[in-house]
Amino acid sequence: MKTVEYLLSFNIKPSVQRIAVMDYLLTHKTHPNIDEIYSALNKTMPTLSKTTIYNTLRLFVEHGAALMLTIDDKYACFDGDIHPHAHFLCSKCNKIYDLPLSEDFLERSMQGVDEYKVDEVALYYRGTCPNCLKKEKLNKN
Amino acid sequence: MKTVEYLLSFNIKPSVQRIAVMDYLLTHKTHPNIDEIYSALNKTMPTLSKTTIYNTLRLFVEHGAALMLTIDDKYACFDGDIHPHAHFLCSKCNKIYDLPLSEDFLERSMQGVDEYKVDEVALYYRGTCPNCLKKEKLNKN
DNA sequence: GTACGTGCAAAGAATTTGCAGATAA
DNA sequence: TTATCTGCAAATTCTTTGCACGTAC
Repeated sequence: MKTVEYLLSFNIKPSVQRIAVMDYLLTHKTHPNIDEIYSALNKTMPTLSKTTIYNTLRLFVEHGAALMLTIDDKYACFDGDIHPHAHFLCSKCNKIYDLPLSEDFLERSMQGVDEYKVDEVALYYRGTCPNCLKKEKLNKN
Repeated sequence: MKTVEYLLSFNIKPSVQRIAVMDYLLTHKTHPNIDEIYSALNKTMPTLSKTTIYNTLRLFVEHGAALMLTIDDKYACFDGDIHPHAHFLCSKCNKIYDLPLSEDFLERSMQGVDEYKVDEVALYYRGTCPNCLKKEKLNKN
C-alpha cells in the first residue's frame, strides 16, 4: 500500500511532511526519536521544522498509526510497526530491538485486569543485547 | 526491617535524606514522581533540595532498591516495591495502579529473549481505571 | 475564502552539572 | 583528615505554545 493510502486509512490527511515522516517510520525500524527523524529528513527537506515532527508524530499516535515507546526515559521513541510486539533496550549500545509477543500472551496477561479498560499494552525489557554480550566476551579474552 | 538496615542491605549509606526518601517510597505506594516526593518531604525537611532527591533516587535505582517507571512520558515515577508486578496508568486520572504478574508470566515471556541478558522487565498497561469507568457511566445516565 | 497545516521564535518544564560548604567516619 | 554527601544556582535539553504565514480544496 502506498503511504498516502496508508495515512488515509487512519483518517490522516496526507501532507508532504506527514508522508515523509511516515515513510521514514515504515522504512527505518530503528525506533527513532524526534531528533533522528528530524536530522534524517532535514537533509532532503531543509525547511522541515522540528515542531512539525512533533505535531505529526502526536497526530500519528492519536490516530493509532504509530506507537510511542517510553522504554527510554531520556526521550520518546516512535515505532511505525503497530502490531503487538515487545521491545528490548540495550543499556550498552542504546539500541531498541523488536521481540515477538506470543499470541496467547496478551490474552493471558489480560486476566488480571478484568475491571480495567485496556487501550494499550507495552512489554519492555532492558539489559544487554547479543551484540554487546559478544563484544564483552572478546574484551575479556 | 528498619529503613536503615533496609538501605544497608542494598549497600546504600543511610543518610538522613536517603532514609526519608526511602521511608516515603515504602509508605506511599502511589508511584510518586520527583516533585511529589520533594513537596511532601519538604514540609518536614525544609532544607531538603530537589537535587538530593534526584541523586538519591538514581542511587536507589542503581542499587536495585527502587524501580523507575517510564510508563508516563511526562516524567519518571518511582516505586519502592521491587517485586515483579505490572503497572496500569489511567489516562483519565493519571493514577498508576499495581497489578499482579502471574508466576509463570516471566518464565514464559523470557522464551523469546534467549540470546539477550535481561536485567529488567516492565509490563505497562494504559487505559481507563475502574473508578473512572464508573464515573463515566454515571455521567451518561 | 475558509479551514487546516507549517514553522519560527519564545516559553515552559524536567533533569543535569559545577561547585562550594557541610557532614561523617 | 579525607572522602562523601548535600544543596544552591546555572545550564542543558526535551517539548509545548503562540502566532503569522502558506497551502489546499
